[in-house]
Amino acid sequence: MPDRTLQELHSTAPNPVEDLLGYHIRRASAVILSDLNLSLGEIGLTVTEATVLMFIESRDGITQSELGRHLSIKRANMAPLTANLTRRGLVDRSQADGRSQLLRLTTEGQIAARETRSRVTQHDRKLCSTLSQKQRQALIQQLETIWR
Amino acid sequence: MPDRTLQELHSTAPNPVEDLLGYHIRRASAVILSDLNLSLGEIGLTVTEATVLMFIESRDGITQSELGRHLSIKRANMAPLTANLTRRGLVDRSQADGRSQLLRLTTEGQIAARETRSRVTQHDRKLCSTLSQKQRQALIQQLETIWR
DNA sequence: TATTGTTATACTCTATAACTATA
DNA sequence: TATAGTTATAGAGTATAACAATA
Repeated sequence: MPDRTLQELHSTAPNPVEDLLGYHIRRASAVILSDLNLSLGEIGLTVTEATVLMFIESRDGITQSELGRHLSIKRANMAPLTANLTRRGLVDRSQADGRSQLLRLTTEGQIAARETRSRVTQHDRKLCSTLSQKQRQALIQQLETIWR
Repeated sequence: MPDRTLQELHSTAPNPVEDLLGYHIRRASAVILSDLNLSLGEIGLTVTEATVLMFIESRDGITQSELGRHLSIKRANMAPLTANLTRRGLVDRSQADGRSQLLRLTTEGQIAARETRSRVTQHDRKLCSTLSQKQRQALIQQLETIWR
């Protein structure tokens, strides 16, 4: 029998976090965020801004708070986000009623959104390159049950 | 045939990020981080601090920079982290040579590390509750290929 | 020369509280 | 009363640059 410590007999992990699913999700998320921010940084966007842009693209006229609810971004953090995109000429805001803001992409915003989608899908394709379509779907479904 | 827009014919997703693996990993990571920070906050630790504590526990006398390399935490960010844990009496630092710091848990740190491990493993068990052991291993392996 | 540790600093994302205005 | 939006502020995590001391 090989020379092993008691701890090693109880765990196959070379370190105390290797066996934790949460740890690997966190690490994967960090790498993904970093990589994608590198690509999106070339067009002056963060991942968060890109997600917002893509969402508005597909839901023209969505309100700010509704968008925030979909992405779990709080009102207080949503405000400067859209204000910034508006200031940069990518998003157009108009009143729905006295409270709500309708969000739409400007022409420039539409161009940015297309480029964004291209970069994001390319990045995600690389991410899934080692997975079969079936594996990918299963993986997404498992992750979705975690956060939803 | 049901009334569907062109976009819906091309994508089964109700929103433009639903189909992205990276999106779901990010969302899952955020929820995990938030939940675990809630539990660890009760004993005055963040997830990052807890990870560091657990790592030192299993690698008594590891150097600060080595620890940083394992967790991908930069030197510049490692310094205040360990300084803080030392100040709070959980970690003990001693010179290895003129440069390196050997990190060890104090008695108080060992107690905290045990409690930390208990809370972290409990959290992770809940996370994996819907998965079989085989699914869990496969999931971890897939995530590991992404970040490593 | 490369490595270790430290400090200063900036940026992103997130969280809460307080406020105005509107439904 | 509940909702929408805003502002201010704080905290956690990460990134770079610059520096001193040591291998």
